[in-house]
Amino acid sequence: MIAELHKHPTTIASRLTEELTDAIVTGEIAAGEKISEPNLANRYDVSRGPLREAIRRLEGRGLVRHVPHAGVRVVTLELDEVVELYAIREALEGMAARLAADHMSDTEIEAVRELLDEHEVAVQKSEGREYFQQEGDLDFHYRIVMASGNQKLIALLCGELYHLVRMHRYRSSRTASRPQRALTEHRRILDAVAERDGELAELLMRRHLGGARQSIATQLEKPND
Amino acid sequence: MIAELHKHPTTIASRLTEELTDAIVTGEIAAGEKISEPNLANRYDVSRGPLREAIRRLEGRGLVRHVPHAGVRVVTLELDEVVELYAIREALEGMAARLAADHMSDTEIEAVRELLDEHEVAVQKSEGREYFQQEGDLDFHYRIVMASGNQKLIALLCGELYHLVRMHRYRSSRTASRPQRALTEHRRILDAVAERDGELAELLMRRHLGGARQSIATQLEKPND
DNA sequence: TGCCCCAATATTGTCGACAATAATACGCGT
DNA sequence: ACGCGTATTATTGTCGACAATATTGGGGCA
Repeated sequence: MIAELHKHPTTIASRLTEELTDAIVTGEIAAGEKISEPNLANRYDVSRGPLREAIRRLEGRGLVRHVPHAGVRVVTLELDEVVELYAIREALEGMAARLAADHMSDTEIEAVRELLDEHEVAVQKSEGREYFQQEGDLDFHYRIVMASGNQKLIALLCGELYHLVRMHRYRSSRTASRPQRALTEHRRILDAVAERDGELAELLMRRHLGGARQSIATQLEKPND
Repeated sequence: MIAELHKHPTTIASRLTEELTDAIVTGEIAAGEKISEPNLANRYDVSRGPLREAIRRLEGRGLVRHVPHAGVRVVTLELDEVVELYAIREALEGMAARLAADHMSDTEIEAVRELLDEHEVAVQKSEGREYFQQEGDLDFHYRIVMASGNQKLIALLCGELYHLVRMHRYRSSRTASRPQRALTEHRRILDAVAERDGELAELLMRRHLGGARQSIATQLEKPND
């Protein structure tokens, strides 16, 4: 009764895609690790056929790298790559924030405002230690992107890049992330959206992500051991 | 002796991925068409195994849409989706132009300048009818993106989104595309890059793509028959 | 002793057949 | 004659076995 409460009779390959995605994102399958098909096959108790198809999809999500006749390796996601990723987020989510200011409904804005309130109590509960990064629907950035109305943009940010972002979050959960400040910035962005000021929303979002990017870039300088 | 001059012994699935990508982009496999596995299997004279893997990759490139137990269909790429796509290009390639201004070497700049000269003669040869859209390395936008230095950005624009852009080009080869003007704008952008003025390069690139987007959006209003 | 070549092994790539699900067509009842 | 349920058919999903390629270990030669 763990899974399969969904009505649609899903396929093994689809299920595997999600399971493997999660396993990689959470580090259950270590970064840089070589994926052995026979190994994973009986680890997840499936045949190699569906497994290979799932891997091809992971390839499309940028979570693994494939070289013919040599196998696939989980991506490393070095810090400089994360910096690149955040630079892209800056451009794309900035755009999303601008669009959201036009498309987001009042009720949705209110819903996100309540979401941020919940985040507030979570932060205070953990005594400002970390902005407990919720995922998917519970993530502020996720909601903003979803409200942009641009389907291609949504697919890009929520489909592919998001997994890499999650992957980085899991690894550096304690470092950086000044939670109280991030929360404040989220509120400012939402305010701009509520005022239908797309330009400001974009500016604030870019600054928000730009700060995070620089914070990561700083870590990149100094060795962390 | 047609192919396989490359040293790396490529796999059937990889070859199929490229062949199918091209077939879809050029319209050889019509948009919206349902893909039958047995059909394609003996059409390309391969087994269903590699074919399915190739399809999964096409799925990742956003060229086909898959629903479990119902098969895959080639994407339709309606005009409003193209508009969305160009909005994304605006953000991403604008960023690429800005980065290229910092990273592009002088020799590479000169090479692109010569490329634009070749484009010029091609345009004049066709009497300004169309900017004969070259692909890959011969495409101006491609070169700018490649010079950005951001690997993730390159993968995104040259790997996935580019195929959709090509797909749209093939379908509307005659419409829009004021070639002389586009060429001039390309030159201006390159000039800004040569002067290491990233801000201006970004601005010009965004304006360049924004114009194209609005041109497409205009077509979207009026029925084209 | 060190290097290179070759054989043994393991892994990836490919294939054909079987099972499960969805679409289709036929026949029955009203 | 029309609608619905059922049987048929075709397509997708899955599996296990075989072939091809890369890796690893050992042995021979300089």
